[in-house]
Amino acid sequence: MLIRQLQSVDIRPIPTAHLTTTMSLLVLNISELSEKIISEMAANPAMDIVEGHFCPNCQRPLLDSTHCPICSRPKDLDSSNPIVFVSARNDFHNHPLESEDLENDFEDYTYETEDLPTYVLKQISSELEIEDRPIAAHILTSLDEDGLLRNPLIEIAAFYHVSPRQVERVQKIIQSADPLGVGSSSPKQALLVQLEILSQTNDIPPHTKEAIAEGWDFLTHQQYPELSHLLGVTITQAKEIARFVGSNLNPYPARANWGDARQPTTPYRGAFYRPDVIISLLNNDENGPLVVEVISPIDGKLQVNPLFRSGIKDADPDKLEQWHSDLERATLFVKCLQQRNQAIVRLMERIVTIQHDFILNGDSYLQPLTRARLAREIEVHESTISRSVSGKTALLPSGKIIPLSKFFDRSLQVRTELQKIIQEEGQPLTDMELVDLLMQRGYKVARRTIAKYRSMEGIMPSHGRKKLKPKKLIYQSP
DNA sequence: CTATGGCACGGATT
DNA sequence: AATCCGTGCCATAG
Repeated sequence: MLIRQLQSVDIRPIPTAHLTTTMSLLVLNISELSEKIISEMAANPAMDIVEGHFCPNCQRPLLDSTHCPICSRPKDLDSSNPIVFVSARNDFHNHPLESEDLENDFEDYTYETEDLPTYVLKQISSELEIEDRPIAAHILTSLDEDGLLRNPLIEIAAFYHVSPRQVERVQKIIQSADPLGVGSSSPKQALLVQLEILSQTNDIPPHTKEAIAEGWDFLTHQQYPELSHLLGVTITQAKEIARFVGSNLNPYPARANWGDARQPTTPYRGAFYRPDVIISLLNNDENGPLVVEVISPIDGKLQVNPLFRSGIKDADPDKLEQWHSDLERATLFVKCLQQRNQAIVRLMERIVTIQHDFILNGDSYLQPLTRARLAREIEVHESTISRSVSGKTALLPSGKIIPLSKFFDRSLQVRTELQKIIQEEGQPLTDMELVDLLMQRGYKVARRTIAKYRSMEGIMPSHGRKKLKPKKLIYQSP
């Protein structure tokens, strides 16, 4: 229902790429594919969805016939063989996996499983006047991947022929919704909103608001002397403010629960909040096999409508040509979809086997892996891998949603090692010293690179780290 | 003078 | 062919 609403006012045009080969479906992530299928269904009468059914045993929704891949698994569990299959589980928080513990966890990140706009809209819908709804929907669908609104309010106001004042009011309502500060026009504004709310229940360092509002540049550049001067407080106090902001506020609301603060340079591709694949542990058993579900955007199996196919011989001669092309198109589309799913399944089988430890134990266990190597191993073209990976996300057993590209991150190991060293450092270490320490641990990196990694991880330079608790700072220099 | 960040180059990856 | 990433050089902040 709400999704409908959003779609009806979404101003972002759906890219009208022509369906030529299977590749054009492979690049799409789950949200995009979902839209694609909907529009294809609407345009082509030969398309048909047969309802999936549920496994009588575990209630898992199934696409392909009778046998649930989990229930029908061999009794002797082999943890090195993941179970990979296409699943229709769109609303998987309603179908918690095997254990009850997991169910609780699911509560926490339910909102990650639907797209951000929908999640926010649900919260605020009761506060909205009817006439505000299109505006709210417009704002929410225009958010960038950080959860910020880059379009000027004026434009939106002009678009709907309302006063900027009114748009602003809607924005305020949105900002107070759960990823606090979502829909703000800038990181700065997001912080101010969060601060405002936080100050109602917590003590905050004095002058924090002024620091953000007026000393923004100083704050983001860690120019504490200047900041302290501006606010008329001591340098220590200025640092305290920075620390407070860094560890309690989040300039990019949408990144709240992401596995990684950085966003790969993927253009906005719809919702990042719905994973394309879900990786979980069977029965939550750490030694059990991994269950990998490649999510299908529809809860049924797409097919060519058999009635249409058989009815074609009785077709009105005028329309025969049209019917034929519909039929052909539908057949192609179904085939493409199958190939897409199959490609991702094969890819995931391999990835999950290689990165098993990473999935269970975290960043430092990531194996070096390139798309090229994977392409050789499963004997597909490199570009197939690229397309399958790009713009897609996976939900890990830990509850984090990561981009699939993280499985191919070349420097993640070093960066986590770096983090560890800095966490445990007594005195702040300079980049040069860090180079040596990493060298001892078998990582060869240049001094300059350390600096890059630090800023990626949001770690301050050595002088900025003095005696401050090494908490992850979120903002980066602009 | 030392540590760090910016710019840009070249090789690797996609 | 386009993009990403590590690195060297140099300016500048501390």
